Amino acid sequence: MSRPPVADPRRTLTLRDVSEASGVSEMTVSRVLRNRGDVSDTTREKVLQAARALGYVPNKIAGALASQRVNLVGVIIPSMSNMVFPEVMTGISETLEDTGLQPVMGVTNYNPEREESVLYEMLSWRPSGVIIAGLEHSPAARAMLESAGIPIVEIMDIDGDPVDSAVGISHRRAGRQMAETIVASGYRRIGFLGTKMPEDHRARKRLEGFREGLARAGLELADEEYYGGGSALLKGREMTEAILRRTPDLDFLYYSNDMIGAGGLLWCLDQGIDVPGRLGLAGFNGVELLDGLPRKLATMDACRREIGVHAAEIIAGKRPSGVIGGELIELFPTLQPGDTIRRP
Amino acid sequence: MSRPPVADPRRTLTLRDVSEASGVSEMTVSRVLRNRGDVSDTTREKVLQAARALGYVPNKIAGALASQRVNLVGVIIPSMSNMVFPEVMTGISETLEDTGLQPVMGVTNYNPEREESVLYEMLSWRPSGVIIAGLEHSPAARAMLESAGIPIVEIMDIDGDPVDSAVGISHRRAGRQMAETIVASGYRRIGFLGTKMPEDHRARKRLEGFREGLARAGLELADEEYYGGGSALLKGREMTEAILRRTPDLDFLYYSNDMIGAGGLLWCLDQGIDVPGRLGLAGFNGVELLDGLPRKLATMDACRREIGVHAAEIIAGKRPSGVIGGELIELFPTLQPGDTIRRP
DNA sequence: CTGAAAGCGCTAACAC
DNA sequence: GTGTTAGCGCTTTCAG
Repeated sequence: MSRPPVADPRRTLTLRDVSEASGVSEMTVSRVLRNRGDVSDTTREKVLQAARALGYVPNKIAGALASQRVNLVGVIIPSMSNMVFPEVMTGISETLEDTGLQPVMGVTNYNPEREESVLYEMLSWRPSGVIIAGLEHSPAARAMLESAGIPIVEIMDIDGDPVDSAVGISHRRAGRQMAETIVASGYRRIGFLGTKMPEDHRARKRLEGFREGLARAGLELADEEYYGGGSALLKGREMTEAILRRTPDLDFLYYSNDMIGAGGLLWCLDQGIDVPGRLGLAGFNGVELLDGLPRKLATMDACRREIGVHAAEIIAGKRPSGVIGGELIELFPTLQPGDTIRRP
Repeated sequence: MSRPPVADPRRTLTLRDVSEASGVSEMTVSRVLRNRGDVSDTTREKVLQAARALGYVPNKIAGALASQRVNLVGVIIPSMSNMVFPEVMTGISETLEDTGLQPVMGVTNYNPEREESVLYEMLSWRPSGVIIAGLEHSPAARAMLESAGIPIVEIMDIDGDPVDSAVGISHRRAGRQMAETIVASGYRRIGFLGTKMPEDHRARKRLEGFREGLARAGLELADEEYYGGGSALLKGREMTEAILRRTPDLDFLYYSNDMIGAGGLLWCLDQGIDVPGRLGLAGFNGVELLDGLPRKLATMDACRREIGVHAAEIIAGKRPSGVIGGELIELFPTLQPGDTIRRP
């Protein structure tokens, strides 16, 4: 099919248009636009000028099909709204910046079916790699990851069996460590406050580790409280009130995340409760928000940025180790006791 | 070039593989996989079974090139970490859900050069539409948007000259309205606290509107304070302390966003300052976080989710109006006086 | 209902 | 340094 004699104004420009406008072959135009191979300065200028004048934007679809190369990295995360993933994304973006690779984000809302479809959609664009949160996936999703033939990095968590590479912390260990610290500080009647999210495996593992840590000291959780959606800060208040009403003699509250922990802290201060003397508090994540609170909530930093950086390095093949694939990087969160755990 | 006699295990599967495995022509396989046209149930089953067994994932690159159709919508936003865009994204995702379109996000960090390159990169994948925050773009970016030949929706702001469609609020009006409310409540010595971000045009317009509103009452800002990066909550505290130290007789503080406003509120309460009697406070955005604070900060809801919904409707062609392109949708934020503005 | 042929816009590989 | 040729894996179109 030959082109119509008069250009269709709605058609997007092609290499051929630039070729015709500059009087240079399509192939050479392509070379100039990709900075590939040797092209004389005269030709290069002619081409660039024509491309700019026309406002040509290359068609990556055609380019990718021809070259079998796609400069995209799929990033699949459960949520955007909890302050943890934005920082991971920052680490990824920064690291990918000078590699020519580009992150493309998909959000699953902690829904395995959605994860499956987001992954399918992404793989159908044949990205150069996939970074995906968590080690738990549906069998179909896992099969896709295994047979994708590209680097896969599972992030956030290392307690499990990675498909390929993994970068994260041990949430089980983090929970245990927090329990040990709390027990060592003399607290004995300990309550847990968390989310009703069966699919948040990292929160689950932290709680498991926490229970384990208590058990080693011959303790167990004295009470538990869970919540669904809504403002985490507000929920933290409400849950704290509820659990203390039910079990007034609790002397420590362990929150599954900093936002509800912050809500709890604000509530306790409102009530004039002596923190950390009468009641100790701790959260998880190390979010920046805590810096502005009247008192510093004890927490553990989840190494979010660092996780993003390492994951991107693996995909971009710039790991100093030189290892290709199958890397497992464990990071070690630091416990920040803040002002809400009494010194032993 | 003919294929090698033995399949390369690293090669990803093609339609032809499914065709051979099922004994059905590539064309019919393609029809089945896209639910297009009439295919007998027997054939359909054979094909689906073969595709599942092989773990075939269609190659959208080839599909897009052949069909000249890409089910992607580019979404370009300045930041992920300020609680405003996640909600816009939620509105977009929900609305696009049943349209077959998929959002692809790019982040500019309020940097016009970065916006330009993110946009270029996106357009090179020939998306079905672009949703982009703000009405201010570099000349090159604007030229790209104008000649892209696809629906463009500029969001968040309507004070300016849209390329195509726009959905948002008038930040100038919002600022003016807040000023009027404050003045009507009897405050006279008013300070402003904001960000050092010359590229945050919406914050700038709010401030302009705010000044305008004050001017109408014969007032002007008594003092101003600006900050760079860091924890917004903490900065809110520090700035509040700084501005009140410098100008102790201020009776109202207007913050450019809720996070620094929340920090300011917490600081004032720590100090035992009478809010809103001695000092009134207000922020902007209507973030959910405020619900958990000891007192409710006055704010204005920026209609974030709604903006996302309408923008996506425009791209997906499901506007009830039936209008195609060039739509301008103004939303009207509601002022929530909370507990930090005294009743007149 | 199914199949064959002809590209989509670009780049790898090779000639000149 | 530059041009030519032959696809990349799919879908459109048209013929059966």
